[in-house]
Amino acid sequence: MSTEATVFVVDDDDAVRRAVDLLLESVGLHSSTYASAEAFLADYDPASPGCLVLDVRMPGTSGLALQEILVSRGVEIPIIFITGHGDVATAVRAMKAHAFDFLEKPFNDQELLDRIHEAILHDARNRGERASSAEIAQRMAKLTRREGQIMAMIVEGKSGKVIASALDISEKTVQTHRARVMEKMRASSVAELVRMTARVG
Amino acid sequence: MSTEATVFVVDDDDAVRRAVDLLLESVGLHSSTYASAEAFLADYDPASPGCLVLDVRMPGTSGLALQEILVSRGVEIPIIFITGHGDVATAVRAMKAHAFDFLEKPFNDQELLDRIHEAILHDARNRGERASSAEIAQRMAKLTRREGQIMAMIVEGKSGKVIASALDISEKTVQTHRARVMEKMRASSVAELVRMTARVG
DNA sequence: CCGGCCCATCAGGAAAACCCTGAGCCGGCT
DNA sequence: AGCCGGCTCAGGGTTTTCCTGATGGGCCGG
Repeated sequence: MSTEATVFVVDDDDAVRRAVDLLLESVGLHSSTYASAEAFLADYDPASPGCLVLDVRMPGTSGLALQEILVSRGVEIPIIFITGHGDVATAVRAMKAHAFDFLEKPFNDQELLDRIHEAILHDARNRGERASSAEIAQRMAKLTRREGQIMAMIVEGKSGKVIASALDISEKTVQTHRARVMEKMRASSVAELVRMTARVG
Repeated sequence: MSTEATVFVVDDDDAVRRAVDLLLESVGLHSSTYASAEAFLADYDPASPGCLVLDVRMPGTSGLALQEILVSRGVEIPIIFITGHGDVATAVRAMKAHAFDFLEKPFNDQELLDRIHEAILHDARNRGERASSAEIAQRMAKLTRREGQIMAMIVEGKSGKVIASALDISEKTVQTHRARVMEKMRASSVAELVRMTARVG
């Protein structure tokens, strides 16, 4: 890991925050606690790896609302909900919105820890994938218009000749662009290029 | 659609079965009802498109257990759970096992219908994807060992020359196999071949 | 045992695609 | 004007692919 994982705990109940915090410390997990969704949002950097332990019902912004905000911002940190008086509809809604888990208080300490560890692992993998996707997207962004067009046609399987006539330019020109594309994308073969574009869309 | 979608309803409660059945008929949806998981399993053909409306608690095999059975068999029919006395833990468990939805009785008729329509659509898409994947897998299965090896190396971006030296055979032979691979896979370009293998793994 | 079939192997020659180098043109920016 | 980035193109050599044809070995049914 480049950075240590952090378990963010958001709950308006002091006692719960402290209990979870202690639990996390006892197994050597790094944690940050917040008494409200607002406090969390003000402090949270989506770049930091880890997971979020979140109370469903809170004054102000609710846990569910916070989840929505994070989802809408494209933040994919795994969320483990904890709730005192959970109802089925809420749990289902949270899970459909890609919550990582949804636990009722009082929860078993070990179970929570297990889920947290799973969530952290899941986040690490996900971050890895997104990092490489982002790098590919960055390379793509550096392509000129023409290069982008031609790359698209290359990954469609069209050959230089076909591309040339389609764009009504010389085959030589296509080859020049093609070479630039391969260089900028750092692809050593068409196959690699196809896989790259598949990963980003 | 090649075949009409069927809504399978599994509930031990006669009244519920009848009510849902009527509801489905009222909007012209094809349905099959069962009083138990066993009865459903005995009759169900995974090839038939549609979705499953399933009661959680039933004598004999429970809804959750049926879900497990289906998942373990690789059956991906969307499951909409309905339950009278649902608890959060059960709902979460069902959702984590990829239930399509989880509704509590008494449910709103329109809501159930909406979910059913979504589920049917989801199933149709999923079936489409799996059908094409299956066809690709079938073509792959018809490749000889050598052809399979060479295809793998082609999609890795290796050229004929590299493959030849790696397998310690003539480049000409590689080209022969390569041509056979493209023909058997019905791929007109390496790019297409790469995408095919990406879809199946 | 033999003929047929599939698989893997290879060759020669033609065609297509690719790589490297060099270079002209144009529009925008300084 | 001068410079730079993007688009265009050519020559020439190398590499790869395509098409046709062919050999030998294993396997199976007649």
